[in-house]
Amino acid sequence: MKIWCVEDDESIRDIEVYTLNSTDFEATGFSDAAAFHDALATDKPDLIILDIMLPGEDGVELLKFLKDSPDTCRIPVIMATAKGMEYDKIQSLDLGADDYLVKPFGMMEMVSRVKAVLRRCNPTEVEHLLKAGGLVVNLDEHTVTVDRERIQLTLKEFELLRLFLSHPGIAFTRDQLFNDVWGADYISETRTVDMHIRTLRVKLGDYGKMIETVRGVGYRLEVQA
Amino acid sequence: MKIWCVEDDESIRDIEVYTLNSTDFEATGFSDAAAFHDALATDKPDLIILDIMLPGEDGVELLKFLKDSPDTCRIPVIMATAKGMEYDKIQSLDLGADDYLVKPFGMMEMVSRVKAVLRRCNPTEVEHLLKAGGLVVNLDEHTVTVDRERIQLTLKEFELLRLFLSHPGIAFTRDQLFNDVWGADYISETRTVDMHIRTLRVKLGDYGKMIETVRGVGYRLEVQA
DNA sequence: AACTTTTGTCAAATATTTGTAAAATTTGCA
DNA sequence: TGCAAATTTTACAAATATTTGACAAAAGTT
Repeated sequence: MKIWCVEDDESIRDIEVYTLNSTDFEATGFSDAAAFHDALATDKPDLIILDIMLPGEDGVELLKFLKDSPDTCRIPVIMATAKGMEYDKIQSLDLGADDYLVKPFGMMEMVSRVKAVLRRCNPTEVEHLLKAGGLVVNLDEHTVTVDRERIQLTLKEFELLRLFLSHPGIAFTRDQLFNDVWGADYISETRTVDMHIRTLRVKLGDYGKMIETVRGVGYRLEVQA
Repeated sequence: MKIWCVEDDESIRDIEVYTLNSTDFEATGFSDAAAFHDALATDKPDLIILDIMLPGEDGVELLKFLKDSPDTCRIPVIMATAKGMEYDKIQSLDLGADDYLVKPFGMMEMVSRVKAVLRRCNPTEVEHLLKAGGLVVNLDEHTVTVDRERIQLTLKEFELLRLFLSHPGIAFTRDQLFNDVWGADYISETRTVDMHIRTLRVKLGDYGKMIETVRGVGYRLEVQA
């Protein structure tokens, strides 16, 4: 896990990087926004610890920049602030910072928060899995297993199942299903969606029953059996 | 959004509840773990603010309890701690608390953190629920529960109930009902609407009595205080 | 009380929606 | 290009929901 620390105070920066490196992270320090921007052009970290007070470009500016770009807006950011800055603290939280540290903070606390934020923001980073009972969809491998048994799904079937599993319990209209999976407007009066639901149900065996039909509406994945 | 505050200090608890309620949340305060457990038996909040130091059962215990049960482990928890408790603070973070507040904390900060955690934990949309007593209509799931028991409604019944629940106490003429649910003018002298009202009443069991007939006009959902 | 109007109830008739199978078409790939 | 798999379409069967009209029951009127 790559962590970048943007902090102008060299001694703080060094101890942050040192601590993180000795805790199985790959930490890199940056003394100002410019150096940080340079690095960002060629690489992306998994988390950023950002001092709110920086020479040149302000930390809040930088946060805004990160959250505005679709490339970087998903990278979690922990803001480091000086004491007695409640207003700025709130401002940065509302700008999309994921947590913050009030200086002076202990290294134990920093590591805890880094871990907590990573856990929170990348719950699937470990493995991109969607589960429901004995049903497991592995998004990385693009595979599906039913009770540890690998089954073969076609693309549409896979995408349908993914959609259902990432919104368990939610009822989708055929329209929505078509929009999400096919990416087009559902106009035709054909049984296309129903057809794929059917093949999916068959391939899922007993778990096929989890896909309930909501008469007059569409389909829903019923969780909890 | 329901928020439950578990805090033994009455003045702190009151101001928390007051602030949250005046910020469009539905906050409820609990002075100890026992009262909280009682409430949890019949309802579930969307977020919990939990004091780490409680009389009787400890806040950390309570957090552990919440995170151990599949029913409650997804409810985000913000821990409130006294100053100078770094060790416990870290412990609670690692137990799965989603954030924490160090006393004394400002109400502005509390609201900011509550919002931030809710944003983080409910990235999708808020659940769209319509409620009246033990009657719950979940628009996303397209489901209806009566005293936590799922019941099966047909489309027309569902739409009728939705219409009533979103305008509690309002009397609708058959004309209006037909317009809203069927999307057409009600001309015929048939018993169509009455028929659906009947089946709905039957399926709702005791709650069926909530649908009152307004003689000469139509129907109304009577809500109890 | 007798009458009128409105609402409740029921089962049959009708209409709609979904499941299924097979055929037609498209797509990806060797 | 030609084949095989995937996808879409068509047609029909099955399941389910909705409507209807006749009549009973209840509520209001005179």
